[in-house]
This record gives sequence, C-alpha cells and structure tokens, in this order.
Amino acid sequence: MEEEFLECNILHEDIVKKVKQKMPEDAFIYDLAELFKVFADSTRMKIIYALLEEELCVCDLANIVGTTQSAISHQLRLLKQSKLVKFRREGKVIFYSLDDEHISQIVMKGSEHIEEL
Amino acid sequence: MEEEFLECNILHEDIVKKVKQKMPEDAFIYDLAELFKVFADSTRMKIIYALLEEELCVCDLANIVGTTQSAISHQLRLLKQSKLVKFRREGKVIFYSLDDEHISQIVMKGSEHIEEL
DNA sequence: ATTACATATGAATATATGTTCATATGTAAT
DNA sequence: ATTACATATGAACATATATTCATATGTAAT
Repeated sequence: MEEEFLECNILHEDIVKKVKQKMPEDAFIYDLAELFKVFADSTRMKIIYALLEEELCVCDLANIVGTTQSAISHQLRLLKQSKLVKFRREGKVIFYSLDDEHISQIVMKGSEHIEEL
Repeated sequence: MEEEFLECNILHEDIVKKVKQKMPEDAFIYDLAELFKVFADSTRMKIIYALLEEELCVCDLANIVGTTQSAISHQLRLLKQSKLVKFRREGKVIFYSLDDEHISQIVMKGSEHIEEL
C-alpha cells in the first residue's frame, strides 16, 4: 500500500561515491562514444580496412566496398570529420588515406575480441 | 549526349584487385562493426567506465550513470549479448562486471585518439 | 500468502543514421 | 565555352536504436 516512487535507492553509498569520483567528464565520454560510432558501421569498417592496405580514390573504394560513389562519399565525410582519414587531390581524382596510427590499433583490438568468441 | 549510367568505373584495376583479396569476409566486418556499436553510445560507455573501477549492481550503476534503472537494464542486456559483461546474483541484487580484458584496451586506444586532438 | 524491492522486459515513442536520388562542384581536355 | 567525369552534397526515405512507461519476474522477509 506504499505510494512511493523509489526509482532506485543507492545500495552501496561508499562505492558509488568512489566510482563517481573516478568517472571521466561527460564531454569526454560523449566524444569517445562519437569516435566509436565511426567504427560502428560495416560500410565505414570496410573503407577503413581497404585504406589499411592502400591509399585509394573514391571510385576504387566504391568498387572494393561494393556500394555507390555517393554512399562512399557521405561516409568519407564522417571519417574526415573524425580526423580518421586525410586526402590529397591529383587532378580530378581524390586519394584518401588513414590519418592516425591509433586506427589500426583500435581495429586490431576489436578483431581480437571477435576472434576469441 | 552520352546516355550511359557509369556509376563508377574502376580507376586503378590492379590496386582494386589486390585490396579486394586482402579484405576480410563480410561476416567478420559485420561482427566487428557490431562490437564497436556497443562502445558507440555514451550511456554504455559510462557503464563500461564505471565497471572498469568496480563490480556494481544495477541500482548503483543507475545512480552513477545518472539515468533510470530500466535504461541501465536495457543497456546491460546489450552488453551481455556482446559478451562484454558478466554477472552474479547475491539475493535480490545482481552484480555486473567486465568480462574481457580487451575492453579496457579498446577504450584506452580510443581515448588516446581523443586526447591527441 | 503477501509484501517489498531489485531487476528484466515488451511496447510505444522519439531521434539518429545510412542509403538513394538528383544535382552541384571542381578539374581537365577539346 | 563546352563536354566529360570524379567527387560532394542536400533532401527524402527507410531503418535502427535509446529512452520511457507500465508491468512482469525473481528473491527475501514477514
């Protein structure tokens, strides 16, 4: 017959306090999640794997990944915004390549986890 | 006046062929993207950071993360499905903890990238 | 058995996100 | 200037996903 709305009491107050102190800032967590979002799509992951091998133009990427030029171009924009790829122009063709050594490390750690399942 | 719909010719055939051979299977890429999806949400990232410190129950997680018990519970289900957390029951309380050493490594690599921007 | 409470879960809603289509931009060649 | 083509981009659409709300389940205590 209780009329309370106790969503959730703290069960272990000291532990909660301790963990809260060690938590990173919200903005940091947000940025980190944003970074992992880039890896969280199979089209982008294919692009990344392709670029791990070779500097590639948009058109070749579309062929390798198996989708349209437009889709690749949209995804490259996200990768650019996250500073994961860089590019250079050569006439009409634009070549993309990976911009950061962490990328392969992140991908490798992820694939280790997958392979051990 | 051309009536062709050349979406995208292969520009560098030899390179495309070479990179294609080195590409992982689609299923692997898909699984990898699925894994990174788990890290690609700030609520789950907060849960992960909290669990890096300490084994925690759902209720305490809700307080630390700053959301409802239900939201935490839903997210823990995803983390369970990806084999990233394990749990043990102690009476009414269920304690969650990280299930894999790769998790901290993946998070650390990601945060290195963030911090260098 | 009934009450309390920690957790789980289904359905609904709102929002985010990827692809497609049409079109624009930029560069080179004629 | 005009044509060709590699790439970029805006809008529309479809799908995925996170949270909320209500409610169910499981455990312990009375």
